[in-house]
Amino acid sequence: MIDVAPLLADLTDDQRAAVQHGEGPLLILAAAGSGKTRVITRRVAHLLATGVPARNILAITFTNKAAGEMKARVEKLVPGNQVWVSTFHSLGARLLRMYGERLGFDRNFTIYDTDDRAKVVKAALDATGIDNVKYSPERIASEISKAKNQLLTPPQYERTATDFMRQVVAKVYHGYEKRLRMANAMDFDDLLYLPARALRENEELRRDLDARFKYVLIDEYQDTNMAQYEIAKRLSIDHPNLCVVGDPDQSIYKWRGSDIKNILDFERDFPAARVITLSQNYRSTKNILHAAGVLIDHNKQRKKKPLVTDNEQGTPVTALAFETGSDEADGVAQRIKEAVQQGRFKYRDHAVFMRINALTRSLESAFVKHGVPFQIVKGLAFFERKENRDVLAYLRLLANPQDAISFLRIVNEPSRGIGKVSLDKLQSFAADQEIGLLVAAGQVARVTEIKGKAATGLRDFHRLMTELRARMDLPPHELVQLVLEKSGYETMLKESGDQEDADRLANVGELITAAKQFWDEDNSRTVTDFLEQITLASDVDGWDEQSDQVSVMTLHASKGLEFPVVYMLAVEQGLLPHERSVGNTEEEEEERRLCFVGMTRAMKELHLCSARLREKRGQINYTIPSIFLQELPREVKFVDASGRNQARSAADEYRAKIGPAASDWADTGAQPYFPPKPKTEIKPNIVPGSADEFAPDAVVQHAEYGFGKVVEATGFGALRKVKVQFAGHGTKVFAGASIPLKVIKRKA
DNA sequence: CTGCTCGGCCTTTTT
DNA sequence: GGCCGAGCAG
Repeated sequence: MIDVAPLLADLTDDQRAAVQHGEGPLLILAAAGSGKTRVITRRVAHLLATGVPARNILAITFTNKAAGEMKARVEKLVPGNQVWVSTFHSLGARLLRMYGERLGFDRNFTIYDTDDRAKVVKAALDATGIDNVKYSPERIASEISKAKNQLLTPPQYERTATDFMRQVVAKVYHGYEKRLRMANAMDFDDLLYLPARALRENEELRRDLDARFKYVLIDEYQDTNMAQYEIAKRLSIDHPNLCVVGDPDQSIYKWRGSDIKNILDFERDFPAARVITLSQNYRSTKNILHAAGVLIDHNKQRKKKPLVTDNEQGTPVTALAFETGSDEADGVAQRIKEAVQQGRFKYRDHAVFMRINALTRSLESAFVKHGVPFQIVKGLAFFERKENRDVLAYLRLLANPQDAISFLRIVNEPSRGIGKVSLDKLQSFAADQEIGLLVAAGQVARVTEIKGKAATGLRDFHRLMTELRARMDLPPHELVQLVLEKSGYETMLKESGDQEDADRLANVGELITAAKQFWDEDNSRTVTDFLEQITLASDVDGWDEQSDQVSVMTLHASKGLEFPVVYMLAVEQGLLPHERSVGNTEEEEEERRLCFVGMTRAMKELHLCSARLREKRGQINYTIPSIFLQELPREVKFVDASGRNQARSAADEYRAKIGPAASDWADTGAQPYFPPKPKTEIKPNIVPGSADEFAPDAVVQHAEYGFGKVVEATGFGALRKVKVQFAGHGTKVFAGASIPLKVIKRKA
């Protein structure tokens, strides 16, 4: 028996209570930085120590990286155990591979990513014959995704389809599912949806798994969706030892189907639940925690709760206002370099967060310029390169010959003289015969319309794949090498003489290295395992926290991490909060939580950056400081970092670029920073429907045109007219009592 | 069938 | 500013 004392020694009373809690549901409301990961890890170890068999414990984390870390920590505390620790998606994949055949699926299924999914949707959409479709495949795909997250089958969804769009989606959803099953493929949602439905409909399976996983622990519970909730619940009926950990203030994935109600209603769903609150923060300085606390307090739909820490006061949080986006990048790079040179921090102590990925570009060049080592934390980027996707498609088709998307991707890569026309014919032949495309390619002689080069090419391709399939016993990296040689892909890249192709060849070489590493870690791993790991990898999974580099990532990716020094970029209206959320209270509150998550990652220093001019889609616009900056407490230090003297030239360059093309656009007059206003601000007495609502010079926002400045406002009610100058959209006139404009800033 | 150019589109966040 | 798809020439 293992000694439990060391598992409890350095915990607070609340933490210890959570670790020691025995049977029955448990809700741990853990504030940011309250040591929840530690609590879950210890709890798993404690369960093992008190005699619970490892196979009866299931721990769910939000990323594979977190799963790996937890596994390692538990292993250290209780060596030699075999606890399942994984993400919901990996769990789903694992269950489907184990029980798939029992449920009517082939265990060698391919997991389709968002890109593949859009292609399948497009094919299904085209097949419906609905022309002049006004919905993009992506839009329909996300609607289907929502349906699956709500565990709706195509017929069930169809019954809810009252409006036109839903009717279109319902038709596509049918065909989409058919295509996925034909291709023996799963999309991300299937990995939750199918197990959830199986647990709901197959009582025998449900009972087996409930008994297998007597203790279920779920981290980041505030970001679970309905399918995940269903899985958790169905695994906790006979053995209701469900322990969930989360923080409603850190729910940031509503757009992906997460339902904050899962955590808010936990006590209703499990009336016997014990609730433990961890409110003490051990991560941040008082200044940082207070600023974050004051910000999140602006959310109306929120249970007030204290954020307390015994940590030092620390340096004030700063709001750094730069002149342009590139000044901002430069300034951040410089400041980080300085801190390292002065010996205050290491590079790896720094993180830079941003709302959207596109903002990494200017930062990248600034870091290169200043010689600051950095890594952009975006796990999949490498595997998303065309050449790597191609090679992986070969592997996917080998592992699953039914995979239509992979077939279409590589059948003519390198060129085998097979064009679109021939492929269309092959596809209709395959559909008629109800066979996969690869099998159809082997029977190309039966398709009389395909002849000449195309027919030979298809036959050769089929022969190639048959030959390669016989070598599936090879370790993944050797199989990749063989694919490259036999397919002609390597020759194609080698002989082109193009520098770009030489780079591609090098990337493919790195892919082989990655495959070898994967296999070296565990020789029993297969090609399918390799593919699955790549597809289910999250952005932080590729993060190297050992090397001394600045970490650059999105706010979403930063969840669960911590850094001594944090810079947040572009804290501006339209970016944070993002413009797509403006006007929707729920989404605005999620943006505020996102900002809160970013802020609470910081341990010692927090800097919120903004620029007065920001380039977006090749256009330069004046920005408006984020509403979140105004909501911060007074002790936040507003710093004008525009460095007039040196930044002048960059700003002037920007202005020169704005040029006559945008001369109709005037400075909004918004200041890059300002001291917070006193709460007792006198609201002007405005009659709704009157012209005063949009007084000239007010800064307003429109859902489509973005920010603008009111030029003229006259009339009342239905006769009201408001003329607005928009950045990049010229002047527009709005009329009537109800005008789709949001006032961002009234005339000073 | 291939490869090129042009134009329209987009762009939140991710498993 | 970048990507994808359509359209056209070879």
